[in-house]
Amino acid sequence: MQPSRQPMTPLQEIRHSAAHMLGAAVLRLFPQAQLDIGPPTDAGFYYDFDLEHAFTADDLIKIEDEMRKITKENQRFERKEMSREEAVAFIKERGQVAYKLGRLADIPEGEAISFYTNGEFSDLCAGTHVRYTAQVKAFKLLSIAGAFHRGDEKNKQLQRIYGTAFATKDELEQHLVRIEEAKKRDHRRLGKELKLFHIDEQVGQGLILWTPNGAVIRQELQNFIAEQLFQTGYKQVFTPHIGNLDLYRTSGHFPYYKDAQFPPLVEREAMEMLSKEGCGCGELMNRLDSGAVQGFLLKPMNCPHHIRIFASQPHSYRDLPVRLAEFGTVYRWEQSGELNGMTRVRGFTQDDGHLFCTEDQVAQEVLGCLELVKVVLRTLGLQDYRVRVGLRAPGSDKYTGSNENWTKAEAACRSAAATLGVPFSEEQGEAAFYGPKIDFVVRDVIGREWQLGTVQVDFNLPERFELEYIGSDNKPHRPVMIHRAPFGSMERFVGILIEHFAGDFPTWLAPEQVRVMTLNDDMIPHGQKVIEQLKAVGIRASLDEVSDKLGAKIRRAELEKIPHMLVLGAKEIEAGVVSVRSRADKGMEGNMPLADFIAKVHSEISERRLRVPAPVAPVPEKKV
RNA sequence: GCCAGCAUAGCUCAAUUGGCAGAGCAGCCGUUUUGUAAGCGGCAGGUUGUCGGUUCAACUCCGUCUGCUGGCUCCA
Repeated sequence: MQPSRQPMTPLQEIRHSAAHMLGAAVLRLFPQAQLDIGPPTDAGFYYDFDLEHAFTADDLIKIEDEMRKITKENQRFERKEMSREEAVAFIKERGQVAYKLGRLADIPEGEAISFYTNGEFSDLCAGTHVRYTAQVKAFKLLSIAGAFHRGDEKNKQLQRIYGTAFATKDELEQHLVRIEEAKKRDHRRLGKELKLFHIDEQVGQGLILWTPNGAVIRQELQNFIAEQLFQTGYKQVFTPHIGNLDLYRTSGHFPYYKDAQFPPLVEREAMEMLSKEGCGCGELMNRLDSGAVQGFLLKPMNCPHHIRIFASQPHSYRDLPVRLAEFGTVYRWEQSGELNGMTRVRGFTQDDGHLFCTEDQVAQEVLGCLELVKVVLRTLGLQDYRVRVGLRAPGSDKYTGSNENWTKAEAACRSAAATLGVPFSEEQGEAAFYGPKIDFVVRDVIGREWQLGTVQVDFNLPERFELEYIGSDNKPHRPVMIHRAPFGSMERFVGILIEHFAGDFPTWLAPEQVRVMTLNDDMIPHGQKVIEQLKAVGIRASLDEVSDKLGAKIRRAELEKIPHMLVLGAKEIEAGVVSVRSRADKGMEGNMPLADFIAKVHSEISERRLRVPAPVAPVPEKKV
């Protein structure tokens, strides 16, 4: 039987075969290991094992050596089909009952049951594989990780060994170089080197401190969005960081979103009363749940606040759509192991917006939102993305609202996505608790995917909050809400941007845009005048006043990835020009009057021009 | 939260089998006045993440907590 899935590509066959060879090597060294599964992945392969002994880095080397032997042994991969009964007997005979019997039971009746054998190793497997183990020669084991059986945290945690494999050693080598390059672009590393942000143990896990350089980038991005909002009819609002628990009972965040939130803040008087009663924590939680005790919540989303702004005034159909926007900071309780630099944090600011419109306006408004996301991604050169329509998971109880509303909202998302001109996939279980979403999933340099921009259609919150507008028939009607955030969150977006640009930001985003340096200290006053002129037109510039050689000043500016450098020496001052050295834009270089340089940089900034991101080059080694 | 690993000066890293904790860069002081990626010299910088244990002796061995890394689970 060919599996009903996609047939494997030659590369997948190599990786899948490497996984089997990994399984075989582990069994040779650790015969008591219980095998789970070993599939190929986008970037390599893995195999999951259940074993008392915890694998070490040394084990990885030994296992890899054993795999090389298997390559040399040039074993043939042979497929054998058998009946379910035979398969059960075969698995028992091989002593692999812990997981393989369960995996066997997953194969539906009527579908072929097959084993693949190479050398002494046999594995329940639909296939397919390469013919001989000698074809798998360019591989490397990379890491050991824990992984829950069947991906369910209630199950036992197995040990997963990750590896990668390619058709040729060259390709493998290139892949390993790419991994190294990716590490150099890591936003956590660059964030430290370029002083963009700081995470402080004393402040708390997952809480970003935007240092001055990073703050400039964020501010520029926010200015950019604010311009777009002004053009597209949004009104800016501000709301506080907390809200009454009742607000979230109405919205459904409490309890639907409870696990993702910081625990409630309980009023002081209520706390005192409860402690007098000797009420324990469990009882406190019960009373919070029931509403018997009042409190506040650190807001996990901005929508309830915006809804109350909308509800604070009567609306005519003539007012719609009402578009409210805010850079709203929200707080979510992420498990400690999920935190990661700026891309996964516990407090973050969404470039949030909520549209209140009539049902007839939904399609057009969603389109406008999608257009905004596209403008944002295009302006920043983030072109490697896919679109995902997130739907309900069937049979789940983590959603609020009627079936009818969900069906309408899902249809709206689907048809809007279809007009995008970009391929999109529909994925069940990816919806928000109040409605389906259209997500823009951007792929970063290492191939990891990040959900950034999002647009969500919501019939449910207007109902829960009993929102209305007066229609042309002079009767109350229920508006529809659209939630949208083109960046998603400022933290995650900037984190991705740091890696995308390798810290080498386009001039409009660069914390420092121009570094001025003089040949010797006598010329510093002249340099200061140049700085004044640059600042007068809003260009972020500084003067390197250290008594160093020019080479040292240039090196400093290069390491700080400053887009443009101006060198001032006797010749330049004499001729009334500046000597320009630019990181990416060679067209800018040469000697020119300061006014010309200013005009050029000014247009580069105001057009938000992208520069070709420079490849991450190693810093030249110091000559000894 | 779970599995595994890691934690030495502001940063990047050293320190033989347990035996006085060291270097480069950054910083400060001095010197140098410099032409497109590092001029030279000096000084200072540490209860080796935390708390506890083993030992004559702990950066080193054991345990604890905190944080980080790679994954799993979960998500903007």
